[in-house]
Amino acid sequence: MTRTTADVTFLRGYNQALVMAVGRTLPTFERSTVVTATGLTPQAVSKVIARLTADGLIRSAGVRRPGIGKPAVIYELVPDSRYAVGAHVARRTLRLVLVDLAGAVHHSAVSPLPRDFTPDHLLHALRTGVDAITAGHELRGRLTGVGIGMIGPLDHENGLVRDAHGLRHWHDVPLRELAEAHLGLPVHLDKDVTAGVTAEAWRHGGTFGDAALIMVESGIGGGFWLGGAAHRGAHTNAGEFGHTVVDLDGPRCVCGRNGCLEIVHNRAVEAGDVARAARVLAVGVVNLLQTLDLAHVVLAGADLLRHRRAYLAAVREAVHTEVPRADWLVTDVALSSLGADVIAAGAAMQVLDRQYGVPGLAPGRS
Amino acid sequence: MTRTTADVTFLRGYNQALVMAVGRTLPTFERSTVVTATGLTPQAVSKVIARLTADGLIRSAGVRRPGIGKPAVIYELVPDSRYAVGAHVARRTLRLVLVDLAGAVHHSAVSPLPRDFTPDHLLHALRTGVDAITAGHELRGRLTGVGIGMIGPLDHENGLVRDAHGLRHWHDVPLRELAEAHLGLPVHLDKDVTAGVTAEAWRHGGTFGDAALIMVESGIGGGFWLGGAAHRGAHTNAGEFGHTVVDLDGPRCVCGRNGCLEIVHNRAVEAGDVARAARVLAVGVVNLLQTLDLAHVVLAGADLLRHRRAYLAAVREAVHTEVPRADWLVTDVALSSLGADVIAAGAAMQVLDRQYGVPGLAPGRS
DNA sequence: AAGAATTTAGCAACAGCGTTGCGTAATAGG
DNA sequence: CCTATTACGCAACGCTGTTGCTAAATTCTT
Repeated sequence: MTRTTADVTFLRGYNQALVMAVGRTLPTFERSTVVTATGLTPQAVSKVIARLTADGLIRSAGVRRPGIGKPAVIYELVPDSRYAVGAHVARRTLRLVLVDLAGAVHHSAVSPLPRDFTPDHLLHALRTGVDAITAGHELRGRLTGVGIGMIGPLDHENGLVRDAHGLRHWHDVPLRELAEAHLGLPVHLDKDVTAGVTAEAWRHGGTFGDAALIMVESGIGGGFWLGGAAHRGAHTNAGEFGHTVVDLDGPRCVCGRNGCLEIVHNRAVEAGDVARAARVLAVGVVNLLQTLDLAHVVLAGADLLRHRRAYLAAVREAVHTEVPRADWLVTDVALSSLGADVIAAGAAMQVLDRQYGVPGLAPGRS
Repeated sequence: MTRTTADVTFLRGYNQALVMAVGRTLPTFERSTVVTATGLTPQAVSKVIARLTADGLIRSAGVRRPGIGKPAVIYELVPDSRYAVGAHVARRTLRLVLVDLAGAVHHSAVSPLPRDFTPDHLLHALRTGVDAITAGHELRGRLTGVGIGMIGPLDHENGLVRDAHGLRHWHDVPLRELAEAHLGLPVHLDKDVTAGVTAEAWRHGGTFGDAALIMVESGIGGGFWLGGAAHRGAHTNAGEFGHTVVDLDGPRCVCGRNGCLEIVHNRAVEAGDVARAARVLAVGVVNLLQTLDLAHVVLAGADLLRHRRAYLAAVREAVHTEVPRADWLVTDVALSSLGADVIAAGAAMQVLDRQYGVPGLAPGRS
């Protein structure tokens, strides 16, 4: 029982976040838009808008001219009122991006990491990278924090890297604490794929339904956005989608099982058969749809983007033909709108989401 | 943007539900228990307890004797203060149960349904069944409503049966409205497997983590409890877990794909090889764990319970050996505590959950 | 051109939530 | 019998969104 308790300050933050979500969803909005979208009374919306304006998060952008009656004031989000830095820590590279409140990427930089880098290596690279990426901008007080998206397994709740795959020196490293001390900023640690799906959700605002981000990049993973929040599972280990068996008699995978999606897919890639690789991935995606009934599937990852057309076509084809046809059962399949930056950008947006997103009432774990 | 708006009445209901969750989790509790469990102040807990006592939902059960200082009052849930009826609509049978606020099943009855029964058939059977099951008890005002767990596809939000598998006469039937009019009680409609997993969650109280209920009964389905709520997906179609491919070159399934978990499993059953059937199911379960990282797996369904020992052993074995071993990565595997009543009982508990459970702030669908 | 109708928007009073401060009741130990 | 300790609620408070109402700005009608 570690449910978040709800008091009036939660109320305020929640309703405020609802209005922010509208601002993120629509390029511009007026008071009545928010009223119908949220169900709040006009008076409540006025109060919220006043607070948000005072904080500089939104601003008025003229009035609506046509129509009878007193013209409505039009508002818009102020994208550059807040920023966050996102980091994508891969096996050999560190990618850093600067993201604004609207989810736009302002700056992107990749730097190499030494083979088998240590926590100290990473902390140093983070420090210099963050300094460099924020140098051009005058961000005094507008930098919300730093998000880190990383390969697992890790413990999101405690900010702990348990045992990053393929990296020695990374057993039970309290990376969040270390980075917070080293950078002097709030830090958010999560699995790469979970960060990635948060990017898509944040940029789509409050109307984003259940979704998965499928990432093919030296392995296959999946990040999930379910019920309006990232799904991490009981031990921050959700998303090992590449290690689901799709071929009972298939080749042995590094994980010890036979016929994992990842090994079957990779064999096809190694054989130069991209079309088959894409079809195999598509089978896995349809498996996900059957299990979770998703509204959105987003494709990402360097190895996938290299053959984006083939993958997109294969997945769309499978989603349309292998799931029972029905006009009410539609799933949107798309490539990530952020390309190679998804993970890093998503990590940044997790920081923004924690501060300005619609808060959940976190249930207890057991 | 159809997010639930949060006002002070939401606050009250939410915190009240938190206390109820404690009462459901523990056989008995005192004020300090609730304080530490919820994070509310002692004064707030006093107020909530006063309200709940006034409503008859909890009652004091003596005082704690030993210890220095004024003895603490001990409270307990009043199980028979509220009831709900649950219905499990299968292809040939209707199962009805009476469930109390604590999630205990008081009465269970199965009646046959005519082949290819119509909505009218079902409504009639529901009416007589509900009358019969509530006859013995004096439930004046304590009957919260009726929950219906049914095969899909259906539309939970609008209470619509879209196209129940294998049943003619069931295209776009507004069953919830019809049943509410016919029974004069609030009705809750959901997929059978989702109802089933709600049963497990409700009976475990607030401490129940991410879970799946695996049901093998003329088909294989999965119900999911994620992040403190039932996961239904974008179109109430989550849980078609039996139609995930586990054998790319496997036999053709009724759904049109090759090597679905269901067809591979059923072939093994038809061949009399229960051990293999169980192992196949176990592969599917481990796939789920890899994808969703669940804390609990609950096994249910008539066809599974017939060989419960074999299935339980196979799934436990696979969960312990096929998922990378780690002391922090533990998943509890168990048989449903309610046997053949899970679905019906879960449907009833969904009604209780809607009224007395911890409310979520439903995100919009798109 | 002037009044009516319509729409927007905020001030003021209000009910209800959890919180804080403090007094009171009930027990065990010295 | 007094003191320390623990349990617990009354009263006042700050804050939330809501309700009732008034003022402002525009178009439509006459």
